[in-house]
Amino acid sequence: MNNGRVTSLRRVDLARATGCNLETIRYYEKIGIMPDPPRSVKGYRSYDDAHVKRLKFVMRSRDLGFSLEEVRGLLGLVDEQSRTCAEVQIIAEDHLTDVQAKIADLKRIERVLSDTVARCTGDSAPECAVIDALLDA
Amino acid sequence: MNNGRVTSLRRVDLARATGCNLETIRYYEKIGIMPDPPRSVKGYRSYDDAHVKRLKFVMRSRDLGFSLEEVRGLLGLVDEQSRTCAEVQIIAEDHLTDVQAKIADLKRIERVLSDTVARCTGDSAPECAVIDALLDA
DNA sequence: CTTGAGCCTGTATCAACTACAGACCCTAGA
DNA sequence: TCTAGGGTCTGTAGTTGATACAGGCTCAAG
Repeated sequence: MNNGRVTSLRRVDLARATGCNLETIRYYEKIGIMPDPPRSVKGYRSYDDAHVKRLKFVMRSRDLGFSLEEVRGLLGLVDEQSRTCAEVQIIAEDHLTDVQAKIADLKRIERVLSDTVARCTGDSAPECAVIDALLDA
Repeated sequence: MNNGRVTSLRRVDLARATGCNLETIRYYEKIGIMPDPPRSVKGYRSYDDAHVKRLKFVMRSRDLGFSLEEVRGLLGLVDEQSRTCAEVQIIAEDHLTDVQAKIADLKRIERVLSDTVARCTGDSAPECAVIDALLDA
C-alpha cells in the first residue's frame, strides 16, 4: 500500500482534489503562487500530494480574505521557514484590521439601506424614498 | 443673481464640485452612466448643475455599495419616472441582502482570524499558529 | 509671449480570476 | 482499427470599476 499517496495527477485531478477551478491552477502557476510542475514527455503537467497540500493552503488563505500578495508572504514560512511567527502574526493582524474596517463600513451601509427601504411605500408611484435619499443626502 | 446656478463647468470643475476623480467622469460617460455633455467649439466638455446633481447621485449610490449596473437601474427613475417605487425597492432590498451576506462572511473570517492570531507566540520561531491553521483546517 | 494649467484622445494597468479558440493527445469501447 | 469524448496545451480576451499616462492641443493671466 501507499497510504493513499498519489504520484501523478493531471490538472483536472488536482482541480477535483482541491475544488479549485481548472484555469486558476494555471493562473497561480503563471504568477508564481504554485510552482512549475514536472511535465510528461508530451508536455502534460504532473502533480503530486505536495501540490494538493499547497493549493489547499492557498485556497484556505484566499477564503479568509488574504490577498495573493499576502498569501505569497505566508507561503514564505511554509516553503523555507524563512519567516518567523512574529512576521506571520503581523501579516495576519494587518489583515484582521482590514476585515474589521470592512465590517464597520458594511454595517454603516446596512443601516442606511434598511432605514431607507423601510420608508418605501412599495407602490407603483414614481416617488421613492430610496431615490430621494440618494438625491438629497 | 442666479441663485448660484452655473452654466458652464469644465471637467475639472465638475470633479471638484463632486469630489469625483477626473478620469472617472470620462469613464462614466463612456459606459453611459453620465450623458455625453455638450461640447465647446474646440471640443471641450461643458457641464452644468444637472450634471453635478447626477454625478453626486451616482457617487452616493456607489458609496452605498450599489454596482454600476444597479446604479443604472436606479437612474431609470431619476431620468424618466419610468420605474416605480416598487421596482426600486426590489433593487435596494436585493442589495441589502448582499450586504448582509457579506457582513456575515466577514464576521466568520474575523472570528477565525482573531482566534488564530491569539494563539501566536509572536516569537522568532518558525512555528506559527496561523500557518498551522491554514495547513490543517 | 510665455508659462502653467487644463483639455482632448486612445491605450495600459490593477486584482483575481474565468473563459475561449484552435490544436493536439489518450483511452475505452464497438 | 476506428471513433467518440474527455482531457491537455498555448495564448489571449473579458470581467468590474476605476485610475494613469502619453502626446498633442488650447486657454488665460501676467
